[in-house]
Amino acid sequence: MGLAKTEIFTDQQNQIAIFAKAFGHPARVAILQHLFKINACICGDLVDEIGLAQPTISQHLKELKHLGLIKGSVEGTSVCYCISPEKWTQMKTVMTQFLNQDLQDDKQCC
Amino acid sequence: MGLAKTEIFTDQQNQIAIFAKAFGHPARVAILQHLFKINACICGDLVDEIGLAQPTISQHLKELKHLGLIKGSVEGTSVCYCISPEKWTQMKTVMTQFLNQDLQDDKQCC
DNA sequence: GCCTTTAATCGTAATATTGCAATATACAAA
DNA sequence: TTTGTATATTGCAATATTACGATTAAAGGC
Repeated sequence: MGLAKTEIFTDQQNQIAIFAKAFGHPARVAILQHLFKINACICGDLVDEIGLAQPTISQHLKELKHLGLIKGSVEGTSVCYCISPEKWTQMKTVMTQFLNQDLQDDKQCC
Repeated sequence: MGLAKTEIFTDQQNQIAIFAKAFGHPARVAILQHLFKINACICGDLVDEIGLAQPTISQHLKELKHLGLIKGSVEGTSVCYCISPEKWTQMKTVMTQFLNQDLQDDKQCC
């Protein structure tokens, strides 16, 4: 099939999966890390920084932008990308809640 | 292509991507949440709990087990799965470090 | 106007993922 | 030994993802 049956899961479960998928490729991880590091926005030096072709980077940026984790603003001929702090915080809340699940450690069986 | 160029990224970036990919499907999120909730291990009631066919659940379990996030032990005809606390903690460390990146908020440009 | 630069989009190839029916395997109970 | 129960594996179809060359679009500089 290749098609996730999202309708049988809760909104929360789908949300986690959607955010996680965004980090499920090292190029997108690298892009986000670079945006954090540079702080001030950058444009196409991501192509130089990461070793992928321009259309490929552009496609990854599109996904992150579509999710809302980054914002882009046109500056002359180039485009300036940066983290969206609000969305990042929202995502962090969702993911952290999932990651911080704890098990009562006396009931393990394996 | 469909093939991630992992060799051009750092180990840390690839690690984040690999863990994130595990959470990139709601079925795997649901499996992990259920394993946390039940605490004591379960076997095939995951198939009843989640609405997917037995081979599909088995496949998702295999991926999580391969990653090391869950462990399975045979008990008669059934198999008992549970979270691996050590691996979960290790994963949490890697992911939290990534999620907790912060930007000096005075230098935003978009 | 024309040329250059920068980024997005299109088209396409290669590979990965998801899902399940059918089958196999492993164990226990009768 | 046969039968049933639980899980894994195989094989395959549908769809998604990754990557990039070629092209297009938009803005500036001349």
